[in-house]
Amino acid sequence: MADIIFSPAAERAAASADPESRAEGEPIWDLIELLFFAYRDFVSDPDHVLEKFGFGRAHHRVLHFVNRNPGLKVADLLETLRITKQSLGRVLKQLVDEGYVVQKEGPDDRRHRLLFVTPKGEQLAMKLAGLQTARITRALAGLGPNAHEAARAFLAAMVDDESREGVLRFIARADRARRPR
Amino acid sequence: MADIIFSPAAERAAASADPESRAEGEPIWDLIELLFFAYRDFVSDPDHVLEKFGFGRAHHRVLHFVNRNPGLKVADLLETLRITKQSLGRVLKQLVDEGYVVQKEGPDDRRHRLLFVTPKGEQLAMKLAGLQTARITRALAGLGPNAHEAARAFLAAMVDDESREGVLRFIARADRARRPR
DNA sequence: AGAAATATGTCAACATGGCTGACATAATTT
DNA sequence: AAATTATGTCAGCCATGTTGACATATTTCT
Repeated sequence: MADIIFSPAAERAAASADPESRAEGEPIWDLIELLFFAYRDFVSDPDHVLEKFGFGRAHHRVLHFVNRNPGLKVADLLETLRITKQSLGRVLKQLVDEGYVVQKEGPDDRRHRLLFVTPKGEQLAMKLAGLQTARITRALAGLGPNAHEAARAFLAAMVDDESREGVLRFIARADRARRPR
Repeated sequence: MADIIFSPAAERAAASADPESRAEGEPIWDLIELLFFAYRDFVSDPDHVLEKFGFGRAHHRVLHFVNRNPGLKVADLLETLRITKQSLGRVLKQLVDEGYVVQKEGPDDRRHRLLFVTPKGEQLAMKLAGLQTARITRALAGLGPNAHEAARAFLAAMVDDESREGVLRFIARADRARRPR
């Protein structure tokens, strides 16, 4: 890094664009901060829509995972979201009362309450997913052909080792569950 | 993707790994969900440490950006975090009272309160950044040689168009600010 | 010089969404 | 019959976001 730099663009690039330039033990500032900024904007699109419905992020997460995995058990949802049943109960009750989610008795074990979105619930869930998809599509459009795979590989690798397997299984299982609608 | 698949791993991959298999208008479920799970785990490492100090995520964010950009003005920090001055005030006051951050009068404009981390503050900020860096390093280690650049490009593209320029400038500027220590 | 604008801080009140602890009910398993 | 499991609910606490109003010091504008 003893190069003499002339253009502002080159200076900017040199400051952070080359990961090899990072000193041993120096934090990876660019990805740490980009994760913060990217996530901040990623969740902001749904937030604006949810506000009009009187819902918050917590409702979005519940609606999303129920939509993606129809028949999900309450216990599984709790584990996925890593929140307590009291926290879930608060938002789930609202979603049920307002007709976005229904609960059915489990066919094998009648203690289970299987969760399903109503048509109204699916509509909202898909609208929110559409907003996030639009952002992702815009992002990928400006990148190379392998950008989707690269992003998926990076994000999957960022998940806890103990959770990764389950997360990937969840995604794959949900794809199968939703496909034949 | 008409291949006949035998192994469970390949089957799993086929369920969601090929973006070309996504129907037109179908949400990009994998990245939507991986962003959720990756971010959830990404912030959990610092959370555990912060708890011992009686701090939360809000303190972390403030400490992080002050550490990264010594002499930051309060107004700039507010814009970066996109929170109100009242929300910032609450956590900033604690960080100042407990000796992690100091405020100095601006040399040119004495209304400004320039923010700096103390040695104690820097130590904590670097510890937290180290945890996040360890996770990122582990993630990148299992991927190809361009994984860092690919991740950066994707995350930067996910940021709002209006914010992206500023975010990248912030990262580059902060790198310069911290380099000659 | 005086007025207006700016940067920051602070008080009070409220909303969201986490948490713990305690307890209730119904169904299943032992 | 007893123990365990799945779920729900009440009450209260905490962290962190919000709005609105107002105070102070400083700078800028006229």
